[in-house]
Amino acid sequence: MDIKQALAAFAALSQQTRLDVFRRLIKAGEEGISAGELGEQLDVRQNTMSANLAVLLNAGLVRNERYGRSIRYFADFEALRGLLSFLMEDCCGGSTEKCQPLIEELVCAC
Amino acid sequence: MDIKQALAAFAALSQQTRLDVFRRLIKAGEEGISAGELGEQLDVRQNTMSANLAVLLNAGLVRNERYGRSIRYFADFEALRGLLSFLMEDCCGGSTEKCQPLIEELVCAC
DNA sequence: TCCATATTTCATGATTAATTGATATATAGA
DNA sequence: TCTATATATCAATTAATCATGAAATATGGA
Repeated sequence: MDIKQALAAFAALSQQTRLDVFRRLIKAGEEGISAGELGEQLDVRQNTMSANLAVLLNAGLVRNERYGRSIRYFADFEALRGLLSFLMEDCCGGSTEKCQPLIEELVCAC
Repeated sequence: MDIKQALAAFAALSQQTRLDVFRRLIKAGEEGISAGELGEQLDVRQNTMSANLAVLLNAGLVRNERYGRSIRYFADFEALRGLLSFLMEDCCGGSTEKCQPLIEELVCAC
């Protein structure tokens, strides 16, 4: 994770629809949610949703997979872990002995 | 932490200077860093830095305290913890038994 | 092959954010 | 009280982002 990626990730999460989408995908876990379902659930038009999903994809926060005619989206927990590590790097003067292992475990240990 | 606050926080972190500032403040811990020092360290003009610090303040990610003529800024670890909890809420279908305690411990256990 | 469904891509207008120069406020010390 | 230092505020310009209508692409089934 470099600063460019981190900035893209934070920018992606700084918009209502995209933050809603990402939180739903985190909740959905392995199952994921299709683009269409996300649009319905959040009452967002099809092309607007598509554009927002593209931003999340581009930021590396989600991945997708085609199933027939629909495309399912999934939160990328690995990326989220990387983002947190980047943010907390050298936390409190570099005494990462405590923080870093916690970050590694987090997101998503469930 | 509600969605408005979360959006403000992510927006604040989606700009290079502000992300740099926040990471430095996390590293600095209790000691904090003054506005002027931050401007020098990151080679950012005084009023630009001031505006960016105002954005971080407004997002609740940092707090400040006046010491004589200078004003020191500090990362608000509590706010960061709240942001992560918000993001990971209902992680993986609501099985937060594992995640939530980790989030609580994290940021900054050092 | 033709049609319907699911999704993405493109161009555009509208809103919002970022930086800057100039100025104002606040504190410390002579 | 005067001056220097540290920081914030204001107004204006430039730049980036967002939602939208229209059109394109991809898949599945009749």
